[in-house]
Amino acid sequence: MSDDTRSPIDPAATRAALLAAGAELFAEHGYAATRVRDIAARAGANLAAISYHFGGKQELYMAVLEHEAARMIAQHPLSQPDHADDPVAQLRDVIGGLLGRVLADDERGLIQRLLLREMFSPSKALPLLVERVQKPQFALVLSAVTAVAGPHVPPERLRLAGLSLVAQCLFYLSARPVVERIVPDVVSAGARTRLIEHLTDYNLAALQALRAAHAEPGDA
Amino acid sequence: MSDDTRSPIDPAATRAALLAAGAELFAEHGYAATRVRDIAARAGANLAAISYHFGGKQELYMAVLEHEAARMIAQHPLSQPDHADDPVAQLRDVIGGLLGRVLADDERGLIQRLLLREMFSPSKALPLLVERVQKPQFALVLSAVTAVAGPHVPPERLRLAGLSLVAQCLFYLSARPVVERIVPDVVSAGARTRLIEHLTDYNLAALQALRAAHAEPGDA
DNA sequence: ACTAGAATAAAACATCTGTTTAAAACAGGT
DNA sequence: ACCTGTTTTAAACAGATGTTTTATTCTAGT
Repeated sequence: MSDDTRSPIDPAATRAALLAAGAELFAEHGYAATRVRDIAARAGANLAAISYHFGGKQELYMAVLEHEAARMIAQHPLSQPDHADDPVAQLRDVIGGLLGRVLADDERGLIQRLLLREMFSPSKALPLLVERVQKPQFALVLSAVTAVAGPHVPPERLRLAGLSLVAQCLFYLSARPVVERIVPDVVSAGARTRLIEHLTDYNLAALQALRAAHAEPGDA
Repeated sequence: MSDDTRSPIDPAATRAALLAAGAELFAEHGYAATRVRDIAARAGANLAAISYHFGGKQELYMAVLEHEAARMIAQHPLSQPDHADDPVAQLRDVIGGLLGRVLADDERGLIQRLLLREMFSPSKALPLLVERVQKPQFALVLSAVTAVAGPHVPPERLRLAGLSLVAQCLFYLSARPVVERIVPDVVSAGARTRLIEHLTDYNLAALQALRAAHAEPGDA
């Protein structure tokens, strides 16, 4: 992984390698269980490079979070989809996108894993992450939910529905080892499609019921 | 917390105090970030007591997991509810029970927190916890889901629906700090009822739709 | 080519942390 | 009262870990 063969002296490259290695190890083991020696080793850098470039482990961790958040924003702009006319497709896209990010084994899942760890053991970086990553993500979810459930549902219910939707997607990130033990063959690559299908159907039905329950008298 | 004033020598009491203190600290900070000195201090015991009574930090951790799992099983038998005739009430009870355990600030939430940490950073204790805690819990959820959705829905769909339900309840455990930042006043004590209501309505609708989609030709 | 500053490498350092040791305090049996 | 095994205590230990230091290597400017 990362750059292992940086022949000439290139400060930017070591910095980047440290950020990448740190992201992977912090995401995998958490902050406390990650050793700076392992980060340096994986980055192909010297132990002192962490203190030199970032100041220390804590600062590297913060830099990793900021960097991963920024990269995710850059690579996945979370722009409003073009399905303004097809709420169902919009919902499916949101679910697929969320689940894709969450279940991705590559670097896309990194920020999600880091975020989940932050959720559970919040550091002072949590506010930043929420503001930069979670709020925009949730806004997108909320817009899809609103598109399906209709504008007559109270905002409070829409928010709760959005949380329910996010919960189901994120669940497979944190609970994957357990899910695999309880219900085999749900998160496997082959079952991915069925999972998205289920989540879409399940929440579509719930949202349509919500729409029906709050329909204006003169609605279709 | 725990026993702080154990005047005479009472091995069982120190053992219990260490288990209690360990449960709280492991649940709050995770295994790696918890120091045995802190556990001993909170338990009002000597540092060496951990090695003496359990063998070491790792063994104490395992003992904590086993103890908390056993206690939860003892205190919340998860017996089949008596609402065999009222599927909706059964669903509401399951949700309320799950959410109550998850959002409880007292010791009831301990095992859930420990479990969630295990989910995310599995140790060799995970299989035991899944077998003793998660599988029975999920069986109960599944029975409620089946009661509502009807027997004609394929088992695969029922399992996925059960996972969706569990996901929504557990979500508020791991994501609480974030949820509070994104959507204020959702997990507060006052909003607890509305949350249960939403989860019941939302999933009831989804499950009834599932039932309708798989209804036998001659069904009502 | 030389110098100055930046970056890297290896070692040393100080601290933290889980564990162990050895002695003391205690309880129960004789 | 004395002995024996158990439990508690304080201290010491050994290893790990984040950080710092010191020297070396590299790059760029002159």
